Amino acid sequence: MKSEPSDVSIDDLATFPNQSVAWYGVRNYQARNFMRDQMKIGDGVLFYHSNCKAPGIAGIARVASLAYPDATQFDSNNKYFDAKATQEQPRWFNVDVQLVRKIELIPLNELRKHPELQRMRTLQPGNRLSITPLDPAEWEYITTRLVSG
DNA sequence: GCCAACGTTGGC
DNA sequence: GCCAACGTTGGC
Repeated sequence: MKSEPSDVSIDDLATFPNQSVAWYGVRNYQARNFMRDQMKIGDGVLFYHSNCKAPGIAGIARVASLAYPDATQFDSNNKYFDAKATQEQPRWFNVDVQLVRKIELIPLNELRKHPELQRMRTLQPGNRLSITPLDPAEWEYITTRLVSG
């Protein structure tokens, strides 16, 4: 799951109550569907820093809630406000994501060096989805072989 | 800041 | 349903 560190960084997450954050602001249907239809409490999450000087995996997290309506879609003062969403028929959903532990950053260019990870959705050329599913083998490889610190 | 790639919008 | 125009993403 990608987050811009200027918005919510791994260090920000560590300071939040329960070290947990509502993953608000997703406005892409595919990414929304992953949260709404596939995520279960306890699922592992790689917390990825995007659109920044040092893009890469910054920490391990977990899904801490099932998907529920994203509150920002109803708030006309919020940049994620969606006039077409109603309380009765919300358009956008988010899960809560809770920090497990910060890790030494695994840079994007490091991830690209591993043939085992070649098929990762988020590493595909042109991929812009902020949330992508991870193969269990990829999760295993990253968390056991690449994580240090 | 640039720009390629992608998603969404809306006229027709 | 097509597709051009536009907006966004995100690495570099």
